[in-house]
Amino acid sequence: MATIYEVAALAGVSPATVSRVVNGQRVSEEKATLVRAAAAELKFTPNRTARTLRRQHSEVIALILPDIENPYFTSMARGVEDIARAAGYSVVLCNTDEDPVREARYLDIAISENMAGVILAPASDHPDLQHLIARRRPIVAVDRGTNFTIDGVMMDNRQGGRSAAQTLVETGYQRIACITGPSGIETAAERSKGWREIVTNAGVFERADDYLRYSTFRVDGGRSAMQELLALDRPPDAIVAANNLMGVGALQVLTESGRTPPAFGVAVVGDLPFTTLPPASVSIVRLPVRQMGITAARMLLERIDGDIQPARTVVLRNEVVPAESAPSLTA
Amino acid sequence: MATIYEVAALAGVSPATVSRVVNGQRVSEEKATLVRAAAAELKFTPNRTARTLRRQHSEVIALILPDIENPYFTSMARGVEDIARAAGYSVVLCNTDEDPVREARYLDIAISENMAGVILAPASDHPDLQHLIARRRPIVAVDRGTNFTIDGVMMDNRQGGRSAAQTLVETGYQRIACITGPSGIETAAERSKGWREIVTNAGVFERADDYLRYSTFRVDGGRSAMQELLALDRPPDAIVAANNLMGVGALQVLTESGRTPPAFGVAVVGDLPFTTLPPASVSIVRLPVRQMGITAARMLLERIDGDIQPARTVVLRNEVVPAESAPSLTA
DNA sequence: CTGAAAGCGCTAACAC
DNA sequence: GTGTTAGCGCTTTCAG
Repeated sequence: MATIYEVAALAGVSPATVSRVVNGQRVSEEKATLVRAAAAELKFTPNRTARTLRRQHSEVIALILPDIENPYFTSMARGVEDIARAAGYSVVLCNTDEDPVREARYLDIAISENMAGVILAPASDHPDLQHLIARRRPIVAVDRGTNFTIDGVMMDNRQGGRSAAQTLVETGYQRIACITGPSGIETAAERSKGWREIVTNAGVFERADDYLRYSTFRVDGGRSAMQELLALDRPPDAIVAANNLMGVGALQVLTESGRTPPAFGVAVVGDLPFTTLPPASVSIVRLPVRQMGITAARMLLERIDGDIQPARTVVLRNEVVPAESAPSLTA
Repeated sequence: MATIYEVAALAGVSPATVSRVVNGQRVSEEKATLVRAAAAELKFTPNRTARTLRRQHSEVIALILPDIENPYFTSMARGVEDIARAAGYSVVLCNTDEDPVREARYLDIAISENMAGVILAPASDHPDLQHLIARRRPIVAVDRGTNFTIDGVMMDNRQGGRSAAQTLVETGYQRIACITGPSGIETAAERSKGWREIVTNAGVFERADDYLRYSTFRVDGGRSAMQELLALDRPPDAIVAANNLMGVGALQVLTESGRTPPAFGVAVVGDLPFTTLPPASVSIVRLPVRQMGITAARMLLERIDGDIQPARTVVLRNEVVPAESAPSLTA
């Protein structure tokens, strides 16, 4: 494992000169050529650990996510990666499984590996950010807010819930239920609030909360909530699913019980991953999640480059794609 | 950012003693207590970069994947993570996007960050492993083989292709096509070979290769291949999709053209992620991908611990879940 | 433009 | 059981 000392010896220059060549600083063309030849011959790869120890930060960014299996987050990861890579940074993905303990561990690793910064989709609203902040490591929160005043990029979740419910109302459904995520998670709470605004204000039906279910943000959660709702005395005739995976779960249960859309109305906040549904049978509130990753990465890079303006929060707008075919409800 | 020197000073011991306490070596209970108190007070977090530089390897494992958005790979990642974490290692995910250049870059990073080892799902059959091997860093290949003699864990892909085709033959379909991945990728080639064995030997129909399409391992690939096949003079009446995403693409096209299973037979090698299909309308060859991750992680950890036996390859068996309802083909 | 030398924080001999 | 010390490989003043 060649070091700059060996390269220097072979090239007949000092280690400092090798370092300068490697880092693109001004060196006479003559010596630079010598160094490059020697480096190639020895298959020299700079040791980033040493560089990081010396410079006090690495060129890697941690992207800490609650659920690596959810395409929502992997799509975000692509956005982050594209920007980071263009700026010479590598991205490593860390999966917390919605567990604050695992999250705290990855946060610690980010510090102790001297990573350049972290982008965090928090597992709770009070992540363990003390250490990171005390050490002035750049952080940006994505998707969900925190109790700290740090940079963030979010969706307009309330609006997402409203839009989803609205298309269902306009189509003429009567009892529009809502399945949302854990009540402790901001995105879940906001989306269901948006839904409630619409169904309440539109006077579509009373006692909206009988038709609201909190569950996990996963397929299983959507399934069990949907099953509960269908077992009601007066079951709903439409549903707002607060995220993609719950939408999948709800659709599975509906399909299994023979109630496919548009006979039963379905609107999902978030894109349906890998759907094989007939086109436009389900209303989708598109969440610009890749853009969220891009924006977060840009903000983080600015901080890494020394930007010290006050914390900012960016809210991204979403776009509704309503189901095409209205059901024949009045038939 | 406290160092062991500051902790040592506060505790009134030497830096070496602090290091010993941190690393769980034998130290008198008395001094250990002092050290722990001082460490807590200073919020000491050991600097892994320095440790890595000194020890010549870190406690992180790189998992390098061709497509982070494919649930097949994220599911594998969960398996790796579970094992690695239990052994005190962290896993970082790297996305190559099937690009050998990006793959080579991550491989280099694994070296220059002194990572403990790498698990690689290669983007081609000749990944750039020279450096890693020369430096004797543990590697295990997953999912796809390489030209190098290194540890590996694979699926029985040929068998997977056979099983998928077989269930379709048994159900009575006449012209069973196959959509597979890039011809340069082992898993793609093997699965289509399995399909060919069955359709040829069973004498189901001649000129099988007219019904074989190579494409990308993604949804788009499945879509365009399916479209081509349907445009044939004598279109197929059933399809084997060589991976999950292509299966989704094929199903999308079939749905859009009104040919839903089981009227049109579909068998997929791999699980359908987040499907909302009617249960058991499609035959699935289950690939034990999480188990693959687990096995790979175990092998890697053995190597990291100094195991030097010759390279091993493990082949995992898969399981067929046939579609339940046979179509009324003779009607 | 180039070289010498110090030191990032930690661990592992080696003494005591 | 504990302290002293010498690096791990690199970058970066500081001289020249």
